Amino acid sequence: MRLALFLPSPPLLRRGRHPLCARQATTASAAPDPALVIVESPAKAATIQKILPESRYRVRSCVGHVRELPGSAKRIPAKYKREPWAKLGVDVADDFRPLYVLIAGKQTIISHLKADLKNSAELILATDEDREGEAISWHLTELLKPTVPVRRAVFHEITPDAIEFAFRNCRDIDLNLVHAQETRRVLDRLAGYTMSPLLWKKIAKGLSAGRVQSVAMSAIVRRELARLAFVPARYAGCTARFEGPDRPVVATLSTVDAVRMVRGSDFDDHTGALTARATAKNIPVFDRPALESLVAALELADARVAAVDKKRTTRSPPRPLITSTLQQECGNKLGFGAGRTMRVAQKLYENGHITYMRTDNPNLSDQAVAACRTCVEALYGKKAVWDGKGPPRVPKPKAAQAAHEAIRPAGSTFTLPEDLPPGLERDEIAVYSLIFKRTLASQMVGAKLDQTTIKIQVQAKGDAPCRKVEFKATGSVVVDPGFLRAYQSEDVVQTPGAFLPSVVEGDKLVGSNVAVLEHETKPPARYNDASLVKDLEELGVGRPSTYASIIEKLIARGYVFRGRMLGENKSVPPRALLPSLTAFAVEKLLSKHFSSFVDAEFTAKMEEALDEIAGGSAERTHYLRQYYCGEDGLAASVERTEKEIDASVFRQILLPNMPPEMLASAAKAGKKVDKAKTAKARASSSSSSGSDGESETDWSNTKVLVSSYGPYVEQNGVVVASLPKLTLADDLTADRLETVLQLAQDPELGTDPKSGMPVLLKTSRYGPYVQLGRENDYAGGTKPKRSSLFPGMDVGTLTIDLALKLLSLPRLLGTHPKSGNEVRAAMGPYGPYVVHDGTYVSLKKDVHNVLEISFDEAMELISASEYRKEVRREKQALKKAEVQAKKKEKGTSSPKVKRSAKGGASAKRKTTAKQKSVA
DNA sequence: CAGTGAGCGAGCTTCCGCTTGACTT
Repeated sequence: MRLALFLPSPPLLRRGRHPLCARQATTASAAPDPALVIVESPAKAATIQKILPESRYRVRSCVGHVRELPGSAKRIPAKYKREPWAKLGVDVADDFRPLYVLIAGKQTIISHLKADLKNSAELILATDEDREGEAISWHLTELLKPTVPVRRAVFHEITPDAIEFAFRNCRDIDLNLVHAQETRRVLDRLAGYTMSPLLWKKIAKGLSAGRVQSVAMSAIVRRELARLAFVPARYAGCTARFEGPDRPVVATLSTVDAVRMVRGSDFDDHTGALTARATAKNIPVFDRPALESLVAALELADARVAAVDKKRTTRSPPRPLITSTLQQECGNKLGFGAGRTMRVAQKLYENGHITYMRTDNPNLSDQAVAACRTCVEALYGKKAVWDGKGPPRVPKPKAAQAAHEAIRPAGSTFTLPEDLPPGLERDEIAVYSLIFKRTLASQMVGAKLDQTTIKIQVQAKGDAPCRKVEFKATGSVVVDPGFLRAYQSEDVVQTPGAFLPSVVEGDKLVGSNVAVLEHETKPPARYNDASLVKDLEELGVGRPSTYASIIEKLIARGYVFRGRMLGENKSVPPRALLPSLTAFAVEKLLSKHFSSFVDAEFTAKMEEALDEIAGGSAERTHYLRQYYCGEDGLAASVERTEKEIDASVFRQILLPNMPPEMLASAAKAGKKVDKAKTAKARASSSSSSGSDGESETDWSNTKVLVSSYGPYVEQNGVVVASLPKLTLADDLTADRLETVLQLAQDPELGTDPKSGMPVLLKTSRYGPYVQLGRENDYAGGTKPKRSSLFPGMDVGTLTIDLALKLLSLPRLLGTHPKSGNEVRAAMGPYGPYVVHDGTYVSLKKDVHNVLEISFDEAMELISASEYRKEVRREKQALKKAEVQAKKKEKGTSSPKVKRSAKGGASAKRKTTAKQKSVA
């Protein structure tokens, strides 16, 4: 079996001055078995194979990890099923020995690699140079059981030189590094699989906790708590317009009698009062009328320029992108979620447009720096290139393992965004352009700006409450845009502040048009994908490959909602991340009894311990034992807590915006209730809630709790109403709860004139819905007709007319003139749609109304969609035929072996199978 | 991918990190 004999010369060999190829040329006649090189990513394998002649190096990929701890009961091998530790997948008693199983679906990959190894002269493991990569190499040797020499090679750049260097400097697998990875893996398993069952018992089934996800969940919950505790402060400010010699300027009132005006940061977030520091400085707080009377007493027509200050500032160029910053930039500039960013980047990577997109190393390779400087020079001139010594290298982040370089355009010359080959999607071009510009910017000179501040003094009239005030106007002029030319939009380069009037100290100005404005301090913003990833990265929690999936996991577990999921509710931005009530309950339990789960410090300390294990100065069993075993270990703590804590206490939701009597009675639970006080509190709350007083709820006997089936309201221990899963913290005010309770008591909206049956408004865990008639209005077995309210519809303002329209869904619009089949409009899980014969067309918000859409409009949408479908089908058929024709051509004209990993491997497998059968 | 609106109960759920796939709007 000497396949190599028939291989055509790879292009590099023909060009070949490179040593890798030279050696190949001299030994070609001997044609020894090639080496099997295994990397993690198929795309990377294909790129490397283009450099290495297949006759000497067969480059294959293992597609990530290959073995895992069994995730669920059905993944445990029968042999171990009855072991007490089988579900954990770690035998704690036997030095935390992990039970590894093949990852589901990786069987074919492994068998292909085994077949390739059979006629390979050696095995070169070239997985990433980090903990996980080292572990993958070790698992591969365990699975493949090679009998040929095994070498470990690492390269950080895919160039002939870098690969040759790596192959000349091979080493053995670093077992200490593998131990560090295994420790990380086992710890995460012990943490997650010990804590989650406690949550099932105490809060709700199916919940989860983990070293990473619980930190992320807690951050989102704590941000919401900070918002609920936030007390806004109000203060007034003012602007005036001054006529300069060449142009006017709008300036802001900055000082009153030399004391500066108050700012938002002078107020305490929790009390809304001035901070002690601001109070000490005697900073005045004006309300609107006070400030209005003050400015009325100013001699605005007689203003004077008190100072003109110019300051030169330099803005440094940004760092090249890494996974976290790419996700932030695409989030902030393009509005993408972390998942969408990564899907687009993956495509760009697979098609060879960018380097690897999962990295924590902000440094560029030498090849990249050279390419980048050439490109900057060509586009912006030599002066724009970074003028320091060498490239602006940046220290890698604390937790970084730096197996890859920064994310940048691929290759030794950068492709301009406008020179990308046709056929890329709009998202891909947008993300590529962003990466291209940011990479260029990172190698350019800083931007120089002149910031000018004009101070304008105005005297007060004799009877005024002050003597004199100062107004201030600031503007920036870009002196040298530097990197801004590559990485900022035009409007930033041309700052409007450039247009300050040309005045000097002492000039007289005439002011007018005073505007007094009211300001209100804003609570901290909710997280979105970008800001959460930013914080997680700074905390060193999670890895580039997991940032996007952490958010998805929190959503899948019901801990977090996206603002978008709430529908038309305008008060919440669509990209905001909001905690569910369950998240509040879990956060309370974890932070009270297992603070290491919500504390990012834990991961930081773990990383230190892992570094020691990797360095050989610490031992893995010892570390795991002190984490899990003993009196203070996790196992005993969880067991103890399970016995000690009362589930109903932790399932109850208590937030600062809820009725005060509810909070008070919870605080007193277990103690004697002071009846007089409770009564007083009740009286005060009903007057403050502004309700008519007829339907007073005894909040001291009312509780909001969460369960496996969603949140609900309980009174005197009896369930009186269920709340939608999408209930937010904001929904738990007295007024909102009152509406829910009233609805549960009296759900009748009106009567359906057609059937005479009552129309009921009810709530389930899926949210509010309307129902036609009661169960006993229908003959045995038939369920009442039901329809969900649309997301964001307000229960309080729902009318009988709208309810009837909702009940008309799914609505029959007519029959298709060609097929004779029905055309219907309805609301589905993904929004409103029209459908005919399995062709679904989503309706656009604000354009179509599913309750009103006509047959003609629906037909237009459906016909267009069916036409597009047809065109696509034809295109695909054409493509398929083309590919098949090419294959045929190749097969007959030359004995070329396909270079892709899949094709090569399957060809190989066939031959080995034949050999086996002969033997 | 195109609505759900409980209540038998046994068995299951769950972690983090590495990689892509096969489908569309």
